[in-house]
Amino acid sequence: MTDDEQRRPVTTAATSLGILEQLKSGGPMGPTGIASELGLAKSTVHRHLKTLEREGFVVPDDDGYRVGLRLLDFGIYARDQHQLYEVAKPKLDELAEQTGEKVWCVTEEQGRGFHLYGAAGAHSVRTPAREGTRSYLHQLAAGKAILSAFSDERVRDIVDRHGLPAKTPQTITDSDALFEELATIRERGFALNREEIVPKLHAVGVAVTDNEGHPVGAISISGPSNRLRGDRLTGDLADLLLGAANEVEINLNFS
Amino acid sequence: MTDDEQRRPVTTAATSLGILEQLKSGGPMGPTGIASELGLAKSTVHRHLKTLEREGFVVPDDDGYRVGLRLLDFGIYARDQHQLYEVAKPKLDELAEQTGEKVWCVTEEQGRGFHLYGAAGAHSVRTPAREGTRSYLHQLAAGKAILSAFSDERVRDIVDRHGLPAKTPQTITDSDALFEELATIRERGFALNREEIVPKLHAVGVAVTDNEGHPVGAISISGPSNRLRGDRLTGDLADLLLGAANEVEINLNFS
DNA sequence: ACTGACGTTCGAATCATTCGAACAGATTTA
DNA sequence: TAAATCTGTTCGAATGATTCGAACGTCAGT
Repeated sequence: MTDDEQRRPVTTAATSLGILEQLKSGGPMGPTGIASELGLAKSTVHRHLKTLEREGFVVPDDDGYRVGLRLLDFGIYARDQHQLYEVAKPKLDELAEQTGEKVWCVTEEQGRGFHLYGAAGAHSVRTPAREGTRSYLHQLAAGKAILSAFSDERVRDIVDRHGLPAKTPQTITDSDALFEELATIRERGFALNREEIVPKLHAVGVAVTDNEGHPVGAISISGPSNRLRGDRLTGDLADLLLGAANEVEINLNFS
Repeated sequence: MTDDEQRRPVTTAATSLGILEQLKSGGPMGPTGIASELGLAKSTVHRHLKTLEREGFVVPDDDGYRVGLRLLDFGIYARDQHQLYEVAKPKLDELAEQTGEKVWCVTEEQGRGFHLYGAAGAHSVRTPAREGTRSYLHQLAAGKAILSAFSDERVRDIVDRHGLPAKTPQTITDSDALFEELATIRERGFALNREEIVPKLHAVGVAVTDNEGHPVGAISISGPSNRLRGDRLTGDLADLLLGAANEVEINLNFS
C-alpha cells in the first residue's frame, strides 16, 4: 500500500531542489562541479543557479555558489508557525537551567524528526544535533516517545518508508524490537536513549500530545552517559520531563 | 547598466519557488487558493505541491499545505556556514547580558540585510525582527553601518536595485540624505536609528569588517526610545558596541 | 437529493527545458 | 611569453516536459 510513487512529478523543479541539496551536502561549488555531481549539463545547472539566485535561494561565493540566507527566512518562519515551538521554548530554557544539560524539542514531519529548538544548560555537551536537524525517529529518545504515541499502523508505515538505519551498535534496527520498546515506553511514560545515536550519549524523552492523544512532538534531555544514568536518568530527570510535558500540553490546548 | 534581467530563466523552477513564497506570505492554503492567487491552473499547482512535498519543502496541513521544516534544516545550515555567526554569537549574548537590551547581528546578501542572530537582554522589547528576517539596509542601524563600509558605487547600485522604501516618517528616503548620513557614520564610527523602522524604537549599529575593510556584517543594540537616548545611546552603548565589533573582527581574522 | 467547492487525474497542444557546441576570460603550465 | 586548461557563459535546435482545461470522485452544507 506504499503508493508513494508520484505520477507526474515536476522534474524541472526537482532539479532545482536537487541543486540546493547538493550545495548543502557538498558545500559551495560552481556549475561545473554540480553538473558532474548530478549528471547534468553545465548550461542547465547554470540556468537553474541564476534563477535560484534571483529569488535569493543561492548566492555567489568565492567557490561558486552557496545556499542563501533567504532559506533562513523561510525556515524560521516554518518554526515560528509551529504550535509547539512558542509554548515549549520557555519551558525548555527553564529545564536547561535546572538540569544544566542540553534540552531539545522535537517534532515529526513525514515520518522524520525535526529539532525545533535546543536549550543549552551550563554543562551541556556538544552533539551533532543542531536546530533544524532532521533525524530518524527511532534513533532519538524524543523520536521514540513520539512513535510510542502513534498507532501501530502509523509506526509500521514509517518503518516501511524510512527503514531502521543504524548510527551505533546500540541503535534499534529490528522492527519487533522497536515495537517491544514502544510498549515499554507507553507503560512507563518516557523513552530512553542509551548510545543509540551517539556513543557515550544518553537521553530521556517524553511525548507532548494534543487533546486527542496525537503527538505534537516531544521534549528530551540529553547528556554524557556517566552523568545521565541510574536513578537520575529514570527518576529525577524523567519526572522533571513528565511534568514539563504536561505543562506544555495544558498550555497548548489554550492557545 | 542595471543589466539585471535574466536572459532565459527557468520559469518552472521559479513557479515552484513562487508557491513557497505564497505559502509563507499567505499562510497555509490548498491548490485552489494558490492557483487563483498566482494566476495558474489548479492542476499545475497541484503537481508542484506534490513535488515540493516529496522533498519535504511543503507538508500537508489542515488548511492545505504549509512550508515544511526541511527549510529550517537548510536555513540553519546557511546561518552556521556564515563566518560571522559563530564568532559574533557569544559576544552578542554577553552584550545582551550587560545592557539588558536586544542585540542583533546582521549581514548583507544581495543588497539586503539578514538578521543572523538576536540575543535578548533582561529588558529587551519585542520588535517585528526575528532571526532570518530580511530587511532594507537603510532602515536598520546595523544596515546603515554596513552601507557606510561599502564604496559609494556599491551603495548606489543597492539603492538603484531596491530603492529607499519608507517604514516610518523618519526613514531615509532620499539618496542624498543617505550619503550624508553615511559620511557622518564613517566619521564617528557608529550608526544611529531613531524610529526609522519602528516608532519609539532606537538603535546603535557598528560594522564588522575584514582585513581589507569590507563589511562582513554589523552588530546593533536596539530598545525603546526613552531608554536609548542622549549619552547612553551615543556614549556608553556606542563604545560598548565599538569594542565588541573590534573583538569580533580580531577573532574573525584568525578562524 | 442537490448544489457547490475541493483535490485529483488525464489528454493534447504548446512551450520551455535540455544538451552540446562554441565563446570569452582567468589562471596555470610549458 | 605563449600555450593550454580550467572556469563561467551564451546560444540554437530537438526533444521532452509543462501547462491548461475538462472531467472525475468526494465531501460538506443546504
